[in-house]
Amino acid sequence: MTTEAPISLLIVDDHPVVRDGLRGMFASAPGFTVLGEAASGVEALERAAALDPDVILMDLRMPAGGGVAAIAELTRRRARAKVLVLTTYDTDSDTLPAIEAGATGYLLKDAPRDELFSAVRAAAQGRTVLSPAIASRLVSAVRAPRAPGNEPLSPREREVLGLVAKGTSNREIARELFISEATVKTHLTHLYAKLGAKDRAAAVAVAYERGILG
Amino acid sequence: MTTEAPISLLIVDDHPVVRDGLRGMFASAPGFTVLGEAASGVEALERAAALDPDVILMDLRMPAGGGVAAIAELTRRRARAKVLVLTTYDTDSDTLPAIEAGATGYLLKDAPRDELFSAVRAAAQGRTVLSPAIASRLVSAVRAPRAPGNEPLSPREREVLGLVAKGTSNREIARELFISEATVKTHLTHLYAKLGAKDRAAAVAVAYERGILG
DNA sequence: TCCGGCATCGGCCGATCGGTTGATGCGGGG
DNA sequence: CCCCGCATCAACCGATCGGCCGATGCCGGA
Repeated sequence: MTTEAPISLLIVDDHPVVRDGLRGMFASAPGFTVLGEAASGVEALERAAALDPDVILMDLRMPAGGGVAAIAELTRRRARAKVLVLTTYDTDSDTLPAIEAGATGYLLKDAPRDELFSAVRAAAQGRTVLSPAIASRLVSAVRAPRAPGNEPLSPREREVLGLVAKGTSNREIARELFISEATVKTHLTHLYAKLGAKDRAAAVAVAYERGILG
Repeated sequence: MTTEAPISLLIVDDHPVVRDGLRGMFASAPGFTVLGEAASGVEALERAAALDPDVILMDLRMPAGGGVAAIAELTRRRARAKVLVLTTYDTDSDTLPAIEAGATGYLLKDAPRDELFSAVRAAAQGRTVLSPAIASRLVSAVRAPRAPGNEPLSPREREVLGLVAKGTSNREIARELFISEATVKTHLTHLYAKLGAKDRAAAVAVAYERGILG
């Protein structure tokens, strides 16, 4: 447990407040050095190349240059830096893409300081760190080996989805299709899982992306 | 008020039950003759050409051949028949399109018999008949002379919409954008109006249709 | 024959949504 | 200077949603 060379960091977040908070947090803790900051994915790539940090703390969901794309690019470049995703919500739809892209860990911003520190140390060593919520999501994703979204929808599910896209409520869909509201909800639950969507709005979006609708 | 020649009808609905119900209703009432039925928009066009009815009772939302398209085609052909839309819900997103396409009236299926009869008589004379709910919607649509959907979204509204399409909840959007949940709801209400959408799912669908998303 | 997908249904619950009303401040165009 | 669009916020409420449990029946492939 002796103090070795400090772990060098690059902080990537579009919110200055968050960047300052992280910088301060790591500045006051021993064993870390914040090399620099970036406010977007593209900027992160530049800074990473220039500063060569051990660990990159990266937010997803940034206006200019998505975090996932940046991670993928770092992986492609075989960058030495380990990427630790630091996001706000476990509901983030980019969770799986980020990990697929090569993120070493995935933490929620509300994680306690110590957890964050140990996560960074773990990431520096190449070990994977996941928030409990993320972890449980991952296992279920792994348990279903299919690509999380390529599962085909059943005819009935497509029918329900089409009505959803028109703004039809569950009750209306039920009457429209001569089935009960419970059945509509069942179809919805199933197609949420198949599409990897969190709610009806996201389901519609995914459906359009995949060409199922429109 | 003397009984003239009976009003001839064509019934268009994909549900046999509904067709039977309407047929029986008009068969037992004096002054009406049901010439035939159709189960889709395309079939309606054929039958209308062959039977030359005075009034067409048309459901929207049919699997094969949408009702709105059929109405538009009848209008284009300068068909003699008046189209009376008979739909199930006033929330139907096709309300305005149907009227624009040339529908003479728009009734809800739960209208009382007598209201239906007088509506058909009115339609036969070319008079417009609207359900109260539809009527109120129309005035608000007219009050806003712009095309009901071409209103551009403000930058903030697009931002909110983008997050909605990712399945983000209002509360999450609020934190993400550093605003209150109330403000998020305000933006949503506004963009629903601008897009002519009933809820977030429909808003996402419209946005994809218009190329605002995707 | 048994398993799995599909479609159907029920009940319960907390969380979320959408509508309503009303208000403030800012900036630009008439 | 006033009006309007935009962005911000509040409080309330009923309706709706989504998750969770479980259950039945049909059919087709292994």
